Amino acid sequence: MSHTLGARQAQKQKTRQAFLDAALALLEEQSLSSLGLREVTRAVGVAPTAFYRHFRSIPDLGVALVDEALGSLHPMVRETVSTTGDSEERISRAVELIAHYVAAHPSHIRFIARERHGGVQPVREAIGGQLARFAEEVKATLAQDPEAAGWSDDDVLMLARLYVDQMLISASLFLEALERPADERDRVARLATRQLRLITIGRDHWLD
Amino acid sequence: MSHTLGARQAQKQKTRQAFLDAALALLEEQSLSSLGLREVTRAVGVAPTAFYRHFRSIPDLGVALVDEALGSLHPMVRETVSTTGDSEERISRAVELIAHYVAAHPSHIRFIARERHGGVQPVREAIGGQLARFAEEVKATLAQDPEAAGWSDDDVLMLARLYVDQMLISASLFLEALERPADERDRVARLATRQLRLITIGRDHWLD
DNA sequence: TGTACATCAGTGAACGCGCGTTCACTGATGTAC
DNA sequence: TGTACATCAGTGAACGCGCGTTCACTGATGTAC
Repeated sequence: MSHTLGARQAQKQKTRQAFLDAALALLEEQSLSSLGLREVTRAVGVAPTAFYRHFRSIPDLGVALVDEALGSLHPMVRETVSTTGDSEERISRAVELIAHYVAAHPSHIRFIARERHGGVQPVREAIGGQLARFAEEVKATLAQDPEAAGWSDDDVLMLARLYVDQMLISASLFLEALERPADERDRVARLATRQLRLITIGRDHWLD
Repeated sequence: MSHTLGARQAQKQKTRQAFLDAALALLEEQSLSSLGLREVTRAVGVAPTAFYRHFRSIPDLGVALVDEALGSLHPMVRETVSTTGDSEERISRAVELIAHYVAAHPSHIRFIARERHGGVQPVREAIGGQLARFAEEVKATLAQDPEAAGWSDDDVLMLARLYVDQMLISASLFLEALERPADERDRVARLATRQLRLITIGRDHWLD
């Protein structure tokens, strides 16, 4: 009656995770569309045919990576955006969230940035779907703010997309800054903060 | 003494262009890092070895494509941004420029969006360099506006980057809209216009 | 204008190599009784 | 608890194929005199 998996299931999950980890590492320096099945199995240390016990194809593995990279981010984003406090405080929390997430999971973010417009359709679509979810979540939160009184639904979504796109651009800049002196990260943080601030000022005067 | 090329040079340039065209077509459905040398020569209709008469490698060809895709855009952007007229007019001209350029050169834009964060370093760097140039050009124009009086240099560049990034995001949305009913393009244009408008409102109240 | 030689874009054969996928298999784990 | 059978994650050999790169070549174009 317990929820612990049998030894067989546990081992299978472990191998599956090893595939995801190995693929992510290999994708630091190439795109998914050039990632080889044998390349991945070699990195994991199993026979090429073992791949098919876990994934139908490389694109299929890519879609699993999208879920791993962005799935756990939804609650964090919701929490950050809905923080009570003035705009300035929300902005600095959002920038900190991005900086920390990028530092903690650089290869996941690199993968998302790379494959968002990449050459593998199902993966592009999976990322697009996740980003649309983020936009909807941000929209739902923004709609509850007093500042959004009198706004059309469409305009709130427009603003939410602006924020989400801007977050992703900043994430990508943090990523580049990771391999540079630490003060580069501060500069990125300052840039991201001022850009979010400018957008927020635009929001405050949208209905003027 | 004339500037016309000899028959040999002319033929060489023609073949080189055929390589660029064929590669761009193949890159509609894959990333540069998976594009094969033989794949390209097959599409052009020459022997595989002919490739080396024009490019050192596939990344080298990719860098040439970056120049082709973005080189001719600099004068157009400069002209559009420096148009006299009120902000609203400049915004609609900018959105029109993007819509037309994407419609006229869809595969160039797709290539840039795909490889901006792609798996081929020299190409990423070439694109990054071009985008930095766009940001500098926009910055130079913005700095001359009366609205920029009292702004720090750094803040003007911050705003310029916001505009450039936003243009690229809109270009990518126009691209997706190309394969859909025509009213989808109008929706993208309306979204892009409102986002640029909101940013511009933010600019107008930045020093409040 | 004509001739002799140089250049060089494109050829075609050859190479060794890693690829994705198939198949029948093995042996540890799971299950029914 | 013990036994007999089922499941299935991972194996290893084999396949046909396209890859990038090398090399010596051909023949049209260019140049010097």
